[in-house]
Amino acid sequence: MKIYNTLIREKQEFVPLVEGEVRIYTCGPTVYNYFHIGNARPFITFDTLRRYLEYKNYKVIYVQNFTDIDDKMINQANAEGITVREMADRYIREYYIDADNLNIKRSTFQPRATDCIVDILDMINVLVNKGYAYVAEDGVYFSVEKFETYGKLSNFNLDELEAGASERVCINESKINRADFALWKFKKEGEPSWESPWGDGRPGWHIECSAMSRKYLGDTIDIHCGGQDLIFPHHENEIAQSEATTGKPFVNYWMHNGFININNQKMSKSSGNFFTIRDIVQKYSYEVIRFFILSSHYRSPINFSEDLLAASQVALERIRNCVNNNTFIIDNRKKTGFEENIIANLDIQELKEAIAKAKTEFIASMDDDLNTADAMAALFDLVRVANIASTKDNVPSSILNEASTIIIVLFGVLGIKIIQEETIPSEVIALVVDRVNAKNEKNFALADEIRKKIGDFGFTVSDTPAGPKISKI
RNA sequence: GGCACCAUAGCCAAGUGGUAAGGCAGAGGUCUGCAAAACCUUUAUCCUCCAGUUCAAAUCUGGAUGGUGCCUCCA
Repeated sequence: MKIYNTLIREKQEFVPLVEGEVRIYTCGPTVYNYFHIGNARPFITFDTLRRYLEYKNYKVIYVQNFTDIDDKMINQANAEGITVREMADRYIREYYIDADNLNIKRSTFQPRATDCIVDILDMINVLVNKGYAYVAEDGVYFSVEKFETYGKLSNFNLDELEAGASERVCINESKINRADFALWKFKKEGEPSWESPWGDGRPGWHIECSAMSRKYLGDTIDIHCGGQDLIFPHHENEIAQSEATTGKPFVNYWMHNGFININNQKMSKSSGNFFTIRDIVQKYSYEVIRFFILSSHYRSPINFSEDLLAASQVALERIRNCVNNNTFIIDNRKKTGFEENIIANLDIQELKEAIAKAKTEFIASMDDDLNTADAMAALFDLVRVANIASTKDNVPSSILNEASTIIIVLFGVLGIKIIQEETIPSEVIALVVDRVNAKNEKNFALADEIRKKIGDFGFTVSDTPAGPKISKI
């Protein structure tokens, strides 16, 4: 499999540290709100990476953290008159509701920053002892000048950063270099704090991820994921802290997803132009959201709009119709005792070839830097052939079933559920029987009236050569 | 100012040297009591523009134009 590695800015053959195992760390949410569609992109993208690696029989150790202490959280908790911990608990619960519904697998480990204070302090201690960190007025800082390769991920050098920063206000005069960042922030009035050798306080944002990654995955990991906006300073700083601490490479492959835009502008909590998952599912299902995200390459920007969501919904229905239709035909054949013509023929051959091709192309696309859009196209090709085959009596049920299975399994690798649980109420079944009778009596006005009633239950009935087919709206 | 990225049909989108996938929308048709679904046909002589390299470029090189992001919390 090839992965685009931000560190070298090109695609690279993926070779894990330990054969058959993959260690992945991905930066999780700061839990002070419901998460929005922009936050959902990395969760979904890298969950798909994980599922694909597992599909390829790798053992994946996946860590996604919760940032449960920072300025925004403190401010909001104070405003609401609750503790930071209470607010974090609440939005972690809410996170899981959305994440579970989006079919994002639970991480192998999902640590909270405030539960790893000991590990964070250990790391800071090493950095101070090694001379990479120093104590200033308001906290302990990492000295970027001490870390020679600072800037290797983002392609910034310290002089350029100085030039950029010159237009901005220099907030803290006690720092040696403007780019120095806080490892530990000393306590201010009204803030939660923990004891440390340098004074009570709380961890800086960057050190959390370094410490949690190291705690659960070791000094060097295979893949570190996140949004492109985290490249600098967050990931750059993680590299500096981790490599300064251990003297070993921190991450072999850096993967970064593109943004979701609104009217070609970045969507973000701070700009206020965001849609939460909770907002969107008022109108579109979780599967549609996931389908929408995966229908572009993960590194490309996506422009979000309701029209695109609507298009994704219809496209997903096309897949579901194919599978449901196959199921209907197969069940119907069993009921009616349909005798299958098992003589080999061209239609069977075509479908068999389409199944094999879909699988091969799906894997080839996913192997090419997780090209989910191309992988989905391969499955749409199979859907077309399967739809044709399903109209022919000379294609055995077993092969129709095989087509359905491969579609379900491979969409499952993308984390998209094709089969929807649905129980048809007995009232609906009775109405369908009534409608068949009405139709037999050529009483079409009554038949249409009954169809409307069925619609009131949230179901549709369509007439097929094999009889009425009921499906949920 | 520095560093990155992007530009493909009405819309979305794949394609990194061999002559434009796929989805949505549209048009016509088949099937149907009517629908729905499905199928068939159709929808970019061409990939923002201009040069260049090559037998061959949407794909490589240089330039232009337009757009976005990062350099500050941010997925």
